[in-house]
Amino acid sequence: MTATIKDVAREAKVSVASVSRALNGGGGVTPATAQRIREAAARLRYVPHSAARSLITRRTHTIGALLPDLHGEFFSELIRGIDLEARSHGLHLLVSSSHDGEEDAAAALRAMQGRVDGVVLLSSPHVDAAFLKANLPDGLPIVLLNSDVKNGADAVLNIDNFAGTYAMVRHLVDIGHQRIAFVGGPKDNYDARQREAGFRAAMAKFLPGEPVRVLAGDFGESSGYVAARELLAMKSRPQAVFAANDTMAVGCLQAFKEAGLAVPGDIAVAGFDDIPIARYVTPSLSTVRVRIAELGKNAMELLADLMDRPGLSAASVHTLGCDIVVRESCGAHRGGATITTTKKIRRTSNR
Amino acid sequence: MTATIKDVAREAKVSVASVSRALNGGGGVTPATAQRIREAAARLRYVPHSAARSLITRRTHTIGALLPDLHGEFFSELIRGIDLEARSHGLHLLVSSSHDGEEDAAAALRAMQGRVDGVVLLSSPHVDAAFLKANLPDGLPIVLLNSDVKNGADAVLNIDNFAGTYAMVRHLVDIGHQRIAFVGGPKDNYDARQREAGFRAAMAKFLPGEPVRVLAGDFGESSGYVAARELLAMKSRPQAVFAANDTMAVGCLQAFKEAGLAVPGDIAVAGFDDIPIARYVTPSLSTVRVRIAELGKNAMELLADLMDRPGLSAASVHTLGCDIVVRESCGAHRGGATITTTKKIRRTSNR
DNA sequence: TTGTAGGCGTTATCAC
DNA sequence: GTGATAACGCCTACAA
Repeated sequence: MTATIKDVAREAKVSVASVSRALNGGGGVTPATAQRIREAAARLRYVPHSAARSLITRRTHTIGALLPDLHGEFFSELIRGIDLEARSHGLHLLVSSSHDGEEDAAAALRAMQGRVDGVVLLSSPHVDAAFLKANLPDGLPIVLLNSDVKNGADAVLNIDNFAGTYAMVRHLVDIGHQRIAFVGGPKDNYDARQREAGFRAAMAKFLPGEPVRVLAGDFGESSGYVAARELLAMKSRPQAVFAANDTMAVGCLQAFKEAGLAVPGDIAVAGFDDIPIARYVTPSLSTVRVRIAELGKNAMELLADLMDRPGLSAASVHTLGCDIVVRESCGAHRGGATITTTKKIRRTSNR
Repeated sequence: MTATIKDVAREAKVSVASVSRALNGGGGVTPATAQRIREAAARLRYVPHSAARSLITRRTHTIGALLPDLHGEFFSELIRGIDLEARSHGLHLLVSSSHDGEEDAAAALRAMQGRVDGVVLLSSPHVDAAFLKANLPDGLPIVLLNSDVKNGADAVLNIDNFAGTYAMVRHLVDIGHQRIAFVGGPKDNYDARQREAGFRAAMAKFLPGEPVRVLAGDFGESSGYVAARELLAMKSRPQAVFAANDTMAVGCLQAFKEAGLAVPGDIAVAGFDDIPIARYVTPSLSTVRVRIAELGKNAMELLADLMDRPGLSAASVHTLGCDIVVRESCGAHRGGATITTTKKIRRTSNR
């Protein structure tokens, strides 16, 4: 049987109140008795029963992470960033991942009710203001990741997709490309929309006269392949293709290889995300890197902040900059990888 | 304020005892009153306070996953497998990842004390029988993953590294290779040792006269590169290299490419793990695939089983088979990827 | 400084 | 079938 506070009290010949005070550091105990109590606790390997404690303190010292059905690097790096930061705050991490439909995510969010002091939520298309209002217990601190929810109530932290795409277009223009095509992502995907918006803005800025070529894609490798085939069929073939994610860029590379086109000699290719494969394809892929672990860390910092000041309005929007990673696939490359950061974290609070 | 069981009792005009009975399905309540109670609960959006409940039931309905400092696919797929299965058992998942030293992992394990009903622990070199005995609360069900702990007390689930390597060697022999070299992993790594053992066993079995060439590696890409350089310097160059993981195999490919050797024409290369990159390198890499999500799922099933029967001896050893994935890097390949499963899950109980 | 006692929200054990 | 009521382990006024 594991020891309770009563056992420690008996062992140290004091009351349970003193044990509680001594162990929780509140003061009001003689150094000598505090010492005796700590020794007794150690001897008995006493660990406070967390359920009993949180029944009265109303705190679980646990935060929840709710994620859609993700695979690979993004998932692991995000959890890693959140977990590390949570631990440094003395918080545990309850993970609920692989949520697909809206009902599924809603159930998971409700199931966290009472088990967590705060939530980090990575958005899926169906997560909107109404969804949150319906399924989030009032007053539970939450940080929304990668979301376009603007309910004027919650803290939102986003990847700076816009600035990342914008900077990559600028790079392509700098090294001499003009006819630049863009392969977009799913219409209901927030990242995809932001990236396309960044592309259009950059084109308008740097190449005002140039027609804007945007092809459809769905973030899958084969959709990149298909888009590249379409490009090949154009009368005036683009000098560069910028895919809204690396996976599609890899599909483009494949299509160009099959068509006998040299990359970057005949056509340049760029991606977004810097997935591990980007380094290994031939030619290595220039891309926009997202520092995912840092995203998780920042989200957790934000959440810890919210948890510290209950009642304060959480409404705020934060943005995490990206890095431009220059490799071989765009030309003008001289060995290794050149990395440029678009900007530091940017904060747009609306308090 | 959120509603408690008392509020529901008042609303339904019954006692709290009846509310508890009605909502927990135990019976002993008239269908009519049960219905009335459920309606009252729904009206008040009543959610039982989990801390209060687990204070008396001694169950948290949460399991913990303790993982070393991992990156990438392995981490995410494992969590995914565990989470999905846990959810289907109505269990929450508390994740504690990125543990480095022994003290770090020990602290994390102790911190889970009282917050979880069971633990899935992915082994690191320092996790042994003594470590578990010192940091694991007695009686807490645990499943050890990827571990050579044989304390005759705990359930252990391992990847069948031995059979995987063995089968790959058989494949290499089948397609005509004889002088096969092996690049090993870190000496203190369980997987690495098992894989090397499988290699030696297979060589002894299939090519009894052949000298066994084993080179040192550390699972890093550059160690594969270095090993490949050593191979190139040998008087009688091997016909095939089998690296203990894909990362090193990629390093080998790089070295051979630089040396102007054709793969698989001049030399065959095989890896282990089937990391995503394996498909994308040129030539695509033949390897041994580990179904990681399935590993997580099986671990969780095992754990749920243990949690259901308290007191029963948990001691058992389970093994999950691997798949041989034949791509281009070994020769004798005809498009696509051929996949062969070494075996189904194998169970060696010592009850 | 220290001890006593009430209560957090739930389930379980009794009576009725 | 239903309702009091005693735990569960802890924290925290309030008394001493």
